[in-house]
Amino acid sequence: MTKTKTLAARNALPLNEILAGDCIEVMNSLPEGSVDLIFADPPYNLQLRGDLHRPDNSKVDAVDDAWDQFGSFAHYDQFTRDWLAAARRILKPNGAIWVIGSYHNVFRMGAELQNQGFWILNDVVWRKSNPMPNFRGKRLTNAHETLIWASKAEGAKYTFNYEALKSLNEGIQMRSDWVIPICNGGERLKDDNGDKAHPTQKPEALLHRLIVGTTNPGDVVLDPFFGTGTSGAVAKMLGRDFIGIEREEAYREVAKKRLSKIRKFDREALEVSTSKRSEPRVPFGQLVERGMLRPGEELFSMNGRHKVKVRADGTLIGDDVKGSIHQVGAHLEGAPSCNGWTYWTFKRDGKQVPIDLLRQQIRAEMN
Amino acid sequence: MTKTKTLAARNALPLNEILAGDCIEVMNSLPEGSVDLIFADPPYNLQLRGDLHRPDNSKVDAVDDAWDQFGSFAHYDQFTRDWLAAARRILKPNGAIWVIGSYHNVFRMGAELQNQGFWILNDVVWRKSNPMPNFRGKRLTNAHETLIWASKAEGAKYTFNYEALKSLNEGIQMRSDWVIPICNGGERLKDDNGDKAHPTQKPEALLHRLIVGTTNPGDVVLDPFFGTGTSGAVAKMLGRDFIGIEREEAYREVAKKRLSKIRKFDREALEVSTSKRSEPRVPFGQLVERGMLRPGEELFSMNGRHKVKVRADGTLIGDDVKGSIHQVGAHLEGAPSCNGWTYWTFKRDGKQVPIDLLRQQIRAEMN
DNA sequence: TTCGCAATTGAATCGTTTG
DNA sequence: TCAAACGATTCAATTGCGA
Repeated sequence: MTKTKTLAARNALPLNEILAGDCIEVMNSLPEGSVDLIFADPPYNLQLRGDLHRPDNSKVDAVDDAWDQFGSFAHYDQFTRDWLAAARRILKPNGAIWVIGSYHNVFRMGAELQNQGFWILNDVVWRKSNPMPNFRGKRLTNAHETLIWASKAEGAKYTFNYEALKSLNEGIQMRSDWVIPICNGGERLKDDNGDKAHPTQKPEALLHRLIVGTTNPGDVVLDPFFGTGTSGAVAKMLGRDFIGIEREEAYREVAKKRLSKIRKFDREALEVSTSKRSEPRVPFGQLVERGMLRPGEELFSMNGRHKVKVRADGTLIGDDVKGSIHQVGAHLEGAPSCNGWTYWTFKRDGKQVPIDLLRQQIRAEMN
Repeated sequence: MTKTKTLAARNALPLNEILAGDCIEVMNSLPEGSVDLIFADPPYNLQLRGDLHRPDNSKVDAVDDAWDQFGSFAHYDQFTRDWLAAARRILKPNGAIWVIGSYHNVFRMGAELQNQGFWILNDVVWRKSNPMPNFRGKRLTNAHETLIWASKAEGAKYTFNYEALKSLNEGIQMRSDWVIPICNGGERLKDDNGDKAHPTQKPEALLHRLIVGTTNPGDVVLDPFFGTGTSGAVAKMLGRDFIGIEREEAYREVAKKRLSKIRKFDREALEVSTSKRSEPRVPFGQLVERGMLRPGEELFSMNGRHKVKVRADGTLIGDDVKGSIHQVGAHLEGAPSCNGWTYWTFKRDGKQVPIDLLRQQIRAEMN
């Protein structure tokens, strides 16, 4: 594609607007090869069954909107094929796409990206620092979502601001797992009733990292499932142009109002999430999983008065007590609490070694 | 499936052996519905077309004139379909499967799992604490791999040792992102030249968590891509039976040697924390029958707001309601459900005592 | 005004046994 | 087979209220 053609296409683009309508139709009306980056957060097809209550009997506000309902995997696949094809057409040859999803839909999206010739560059895990727990204790806490970053084709050039991401990460190469809190507090948009304006608003910090890392100032970022416009808001702050497409009028209104308040380089709120760092918590169970202590191995209290055995799940078992290193220590000492890390020792080469030494080893590895 | 049939199937299984051959053929030779857990770490190099073939050794009819991306995916998909179908057949109705992969193949595996009727329970991110950096600085450091945990079908039961995993995580619900170092150091198996024996040996810590969390002692764990036998080694340590399938003789030899050195942990160490759900049910009426509570005695809600009387048949009666401890609690709180055991208290020596204490007494006597 | 505790909430495929 | 009854289960963060 020639430079002239690219510029012509860009001039025909409705920049920094929210377009109403079905994203496939709207994208098909835009000029081919005209967009630098597409960020897409499509419906996840959650397939929820009944209601879910928290242990305190309060009801979980589920994502049960009509836009997330699909009759079958076949229907969802057709939908995915169609919007991805439309997205690919309007992407510049050196453009790229980000999609986000959960295990309900992300495997189908990823496979279809590959089928259509997109070239996956990374999958990125958004690790939520404060996810919703699994209330019934039937599965693991769903603590992450997956993003896929892909170029338009194998061998295509793509924008990657390596140094910018490295500085965002305190001088260390940015990894494929990003720890970012979910969107709540003041950032979470509310409607007139004080309820959340959109059930799945994404945090600006996520978009910030992704736009800084994979676009340049002046680039065009298109979002076919605009919602409340997080991608547009962050693009605007960072001096990129945006195009939003959204079917629901209520969401468009919220996004419009939000965007009117955004100023370029107005991003104080974003700096917070990257700075804080504390000593990582190391569960005792990790020492067992990693083979530093064997299930069945004996631990001895620092004062030499007590002996217990380690179990495969990282609990201890003594003559009349079982539980965590802290619980068992407290029980044996008749104390209200006990720091198991400084209380227990194990034997190596005839010597008593505090288990805290093993925790320090793990922490050293983590840095 | 009847108990007898299950036992018969188990007896026909070659337990704790490494079977030579193509995993699809070997799996098809095993009895249907006989395995508790499958762990699969399949090859994902989409370019290695020669690695893939059908059970009957016929060549898949791919678009194979020139090297062609879609042809390669079609080929890989056929391979995935075949081995997953074979795996599904030998899985017990209440069995489960774990697969692991990277962005090259995991989306195709996940989609095919869903297509075959497996029901995804969680996707899990193995977050590597010491990944290989991206030397060229062209992408993000690939710092994780993805696992998928799925039951055989929607609604099927599956084994999940919630409390054990919670213990491993020092009392906090286990999340879907697991931070575990890559396999190196003494754990990494070397060949006679001192080179690594297998390119993608998985850490035992990963398998430890997964086997403790989703199987019980005595379960059968099958691995169709056994490699150097990490799954078998950890299964053996943890008192599970394993079945390994591996095509390459060199890997089988390494695994065999490795497994011969593994010893099972003490039985006591293999017992893990269990939830209340696994304890025997005690009807509330027993407390009355045994004279622990007298008919006519008053119970008070934990929050102190409600008072009811115990009747001789083990039901409660309040001002405008009667029924079981659970029904009355739920009604008085206007809640969808209520655990009466933790909701009601009685008075002894002027103190409020939870009725659950009496249940614990009865359960203690039962042991 | 500030501190502390209680209440609220978030993309969720979130039971099992008995009769 | 199906309905009814039993009864197990939450983490981090923010907001709001009362002292």
